[in-house]
Amino acid sequence: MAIGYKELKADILQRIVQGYWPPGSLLPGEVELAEQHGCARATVNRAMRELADDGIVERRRKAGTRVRMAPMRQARFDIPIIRKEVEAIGAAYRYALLSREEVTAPDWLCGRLGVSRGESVLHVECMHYADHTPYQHEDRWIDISVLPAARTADFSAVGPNEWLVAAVPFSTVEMSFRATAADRVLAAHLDCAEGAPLFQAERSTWWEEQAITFVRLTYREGYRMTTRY
Amino acid sequence: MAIGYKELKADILQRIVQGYWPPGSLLPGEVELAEQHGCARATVNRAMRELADDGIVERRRKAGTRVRMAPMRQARFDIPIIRKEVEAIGAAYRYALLSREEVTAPDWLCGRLGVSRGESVLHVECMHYADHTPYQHEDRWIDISVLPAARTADFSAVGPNEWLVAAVPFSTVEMSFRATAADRVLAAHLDCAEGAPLFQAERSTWWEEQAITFVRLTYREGYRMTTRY
DNA sequence: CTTTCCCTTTTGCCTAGATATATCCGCTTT
DNA sequence: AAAGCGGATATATCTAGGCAAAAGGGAAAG
Repeated sequence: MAIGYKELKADILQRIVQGYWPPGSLLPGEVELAEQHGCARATVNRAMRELADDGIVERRRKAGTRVRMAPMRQARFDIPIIRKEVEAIGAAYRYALLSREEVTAPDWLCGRLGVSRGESVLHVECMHYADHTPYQHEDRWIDISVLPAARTADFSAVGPNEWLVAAVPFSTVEMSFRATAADRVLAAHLDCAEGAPLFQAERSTWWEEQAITFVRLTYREGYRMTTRY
Repeated sequence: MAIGYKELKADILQRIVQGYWPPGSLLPGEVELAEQHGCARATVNRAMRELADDGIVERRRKAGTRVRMAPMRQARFDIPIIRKEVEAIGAAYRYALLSREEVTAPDWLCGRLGVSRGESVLHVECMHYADHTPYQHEDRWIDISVLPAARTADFSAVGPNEWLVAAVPFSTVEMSFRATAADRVLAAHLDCAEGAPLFQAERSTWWEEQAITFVRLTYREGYRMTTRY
């Protein structure tokens, strides 16, 4: 009679899916479910907690557990390491540094990163290729005052992305995606027509309230970001 | 001396972040950590499991727990209910049905949904507005043979999205994002120039191996999808 | 009728101990 | 040298019981 939390979770999910417990309805309490299934309450708790994490149900002390009305399903994307992504499609990864210069932060960047005007930042531009065809253009800005080590880093062999991952293991991130038109520079780098629609990701990274870096990643024409759940 | 799993998780994360346990290094075993912190092994397990779920560490039986080399960061998006998203920015939500017709599935759709050629599908086009400015164009295809109820559904008041959420509780979903250029039709609906770069989301939904619906959502020019973690 | 306060329910979290499972690693065999 | 076999070990999960904390629902007070 006793079952594991995975089976229990699947059981409950099945019943929700099949309409036995319709959206908005109240599920039995943990004690009752534990008795019904002949297992410990902790096991039920684990199953229910995961269902809550998955956004299937909603739990509140005293109020109990109920099926979510609007399954505001969350999509989980793995932000891939570019090298891995390229190698996954069976292509050879190649990296090239385009430019690297220390400049005063442009105005638009100050707003994004929260650095003060006139601050000096490191601007790095590079390209990522899959089998010599352009795959992604990387336009990165690093706050040197927060991360002085970047000044001495050499980005000619290792991309700033991988360098930063090693130097700054964890942080707060804001990421956004949009469509943009290729300007003359991007068109040249990504080998597409000027004005072509391109998929673009922007990411700001903070470390304890301190902005570290802002990066704009522009993908080759026709790129798709896909997820399944 | 005893602490909760949240504090413990934060403690460990802090030490990883500060370089005490660099990427790739092996963490102490659960028993040892439990002794050090004066708590039960289950508490350590919970903390470590969540760190693993967050992609910070990697755990393997017998091999132990080690800090991930390349933190394959996951971004979690809430796929928003369009109505909520519009209302969240303080605008009035408005919906309009553009067309609704039963047609034989075009070839490109057969591949996407896995329906056989010549099958009849329901094609619905509609628009979502925020304060009378175009917000999103919805181009939806529904397999009638799987979901015959759709044939009698009236989409003039309630959008197919909300109708489907109520009719089909849960399912498998594949979702992808890309940039596209506005064609004549989209340009007219979204009030932008032909050729303008537009952010587009495509979603296929299955129910127990049966394809139900495919939808292409095209956002207004300049739309950004943002997440923070 | 409304507001405040308390009781009870339900989930959240913890302990201590035990079994199950995967798998690394060294030893033996071929 | 390659392949196979076990033992040892670290994580995965379960049990049974208990205390903590949030919050619904009413009773009591105004």
